[in-house]
Amino acid sequence: MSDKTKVTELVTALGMLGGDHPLDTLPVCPPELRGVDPTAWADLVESWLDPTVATLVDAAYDNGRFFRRADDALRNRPPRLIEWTGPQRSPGDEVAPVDLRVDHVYLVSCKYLSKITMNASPGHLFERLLTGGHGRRGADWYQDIAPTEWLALWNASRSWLVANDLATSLPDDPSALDRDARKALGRQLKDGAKAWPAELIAPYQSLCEAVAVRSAERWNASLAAATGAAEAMLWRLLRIGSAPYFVLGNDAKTSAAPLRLRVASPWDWRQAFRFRRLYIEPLIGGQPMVSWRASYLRDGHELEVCGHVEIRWSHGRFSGPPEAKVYLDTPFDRVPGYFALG
DNA sequence: GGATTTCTTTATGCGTCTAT
DNA sequence: ATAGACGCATAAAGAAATCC
Repeated sequence: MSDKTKVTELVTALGMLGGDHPLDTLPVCPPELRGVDPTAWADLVESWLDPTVATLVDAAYDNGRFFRRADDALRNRPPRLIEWTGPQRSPGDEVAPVDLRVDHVYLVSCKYLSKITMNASPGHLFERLLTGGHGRRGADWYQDIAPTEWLALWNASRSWLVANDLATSLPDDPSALDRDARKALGRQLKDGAKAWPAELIAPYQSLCEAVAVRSAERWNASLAAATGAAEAMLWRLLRIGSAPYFVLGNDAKTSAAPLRLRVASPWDWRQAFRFRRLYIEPLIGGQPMVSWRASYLRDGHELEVCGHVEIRWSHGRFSGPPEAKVYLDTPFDRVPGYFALG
């Protein structure tokens, strides 16, 4: 866990507790704040003195104070208990990345809400529909879903590498290579500044299209297999979980207004919206992509929320299995189930 | 010999960064 | 803005060691 993350989370908690700005007071860990051992506290105090995190500290403190005052949150009641989940990642199947829990009930995520909502293995997304936690390993998705195109690209890559004296002999299946050799492949398959050598652009394009089309098919098929799966899928794509939670974000980069949201539970969601349909379509581009778009009703009007998935080798070409990055393209203030905290 | 625990490796997850 | 490379943490898988 980076110091920045820790500073953001814990200073937000200090803001909720209603004390003065941390830089103006003696650095004593308040008794209401739990889960912070003395070492972590000492590290924190040291980190927040760093001038490069000054804006972060201010933003986090303001978010905490805002949460304390907000009508939908603490309404000026002093918290009795703020539990910091700490650096541990929670095991199992959790939708919300909760960093703080206030008075046993208010779940708060301090990470700023990214456009990337999930980063799962393709099998986890397209077949298990983001349920069941991560971890179950599948085969290489490209190889699984587009074996012909994948093999054609590998064979072309192999020939190109040998022809350019970058390799002497390569196996029929790159997974037979060890880790270092596979990492080297990723670097070698770049022809200078170009993304791919000219000879390999066409086979790579074929792979992209095949993966996009068939991933969308597979996703649709998985959704069709169970009734109600599409609505549940949308909730997962929006990081809507069984319990409502709060997001207190500070987008330090763009210095935009702080993002303070209440994320609904499925029950809340159905009070305000009515799910209509989830559309999944392949998206052709420079990499395999699949778009998703959901229509829903609010006060009788039909509205849409949309995003896309990028399937890619995040760890180098032919180096490890690809992953699926889920993007939310609708701005946060127009996402059904994300309510501005007032 | 098989069960159980501990250690090591790696796929997965969660981003951020950079070139174009 | 987009494509895609990079970095790092961690849960789970697999291997090795140890116990009964």
